[in-house]
Amino acid sequence: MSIKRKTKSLNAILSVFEQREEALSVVDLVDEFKDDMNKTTVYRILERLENEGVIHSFTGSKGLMWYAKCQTCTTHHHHDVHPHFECKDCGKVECLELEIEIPQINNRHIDSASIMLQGQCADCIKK
Amino acid sequence: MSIKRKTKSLNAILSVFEQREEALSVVDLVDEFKDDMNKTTVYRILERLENEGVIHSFTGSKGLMWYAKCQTCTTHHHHDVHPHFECKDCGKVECLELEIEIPQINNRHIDSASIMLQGQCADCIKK
DNA sequence: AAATTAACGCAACTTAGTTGCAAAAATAAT
DNA sequence: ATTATTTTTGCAACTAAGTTGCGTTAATTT
Ligand SMILES: [Mn+2]
Ligand SMILES: [Mn+2]
Ligand SMILES: [Zn+2]
Ligand SMILES: [Zn+2]
Repeated sequence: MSIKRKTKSLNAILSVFEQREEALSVVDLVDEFKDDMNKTTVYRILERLENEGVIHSFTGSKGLMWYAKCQTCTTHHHHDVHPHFECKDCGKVECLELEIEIPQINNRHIDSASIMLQGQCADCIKK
Repeated sequence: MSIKRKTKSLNAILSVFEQREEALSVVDLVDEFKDDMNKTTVYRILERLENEGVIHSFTGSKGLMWYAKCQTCTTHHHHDVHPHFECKDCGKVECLELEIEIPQINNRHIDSASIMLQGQCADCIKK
């Protein structure tokens, strides 16, 4: 299902992604908008935005769903197989616009990879 | 909490890991032993085995917990930061004893990585 | 055999995510 | 501008994974 109408709710969520560079967990988004919209709505808007190639999703280290803005994706053509970074101190999650070469393993046919790097972000190193 | 007693239940779960090379999801284990032990027991035994360095855990692509036998780990000294492989066709998950060099990113301090490769396993390619 | 400790079962709970359906809002048709 | 159609939303109920508290059982010590 694609986006038929750009509603107030959709624009609210969209603007969050446009204003900050980091990824957002669905849990945080549901919480952030808990006074404005139902959690089902949040899930459905994220689904629509992903189908449109506006945002992409991935699974964080604790198994939660995360979303982040896409850079060069279009409808049904996601090409963001980039690694992600998670700060162990502040919990921040970021997309890494960085090519990691996926090794080909004996006898297997590998076509994608989810790579999550963990450590300290720039801000947290200083502290 | 470490292992104080090697019970029947613990040995049953342990032997599963010793008999097959692949990783196992907790969901599958709970199901496999549903007639023999409570799911809480399964979770707790896995926790103990992990603390002992007998098995290690990781999060699969759907956010589920997976466990696999450790190769060279000891109590509180896990060094299995290896990538994992998930077959999109049959669902099999395997540890890859393979070094992937973790890139150092500008300003960040990266100390670990979860890498999940996806594709077709050797068996499923043939079909 | 009695006391202590570790492991287990069970039920109840939490949290993330999903589904069905009716109501509301937006768009299109008349 | 009404009316009809379609899309979006809220709500409540549900599923599934994982956790917690507590009383009971089982293993180990004394
Ligand atoms: Mn990303
Ligand atoms: Mn492994
Ligand atoms: Zn940080
Ligand atoms: Zn396979």
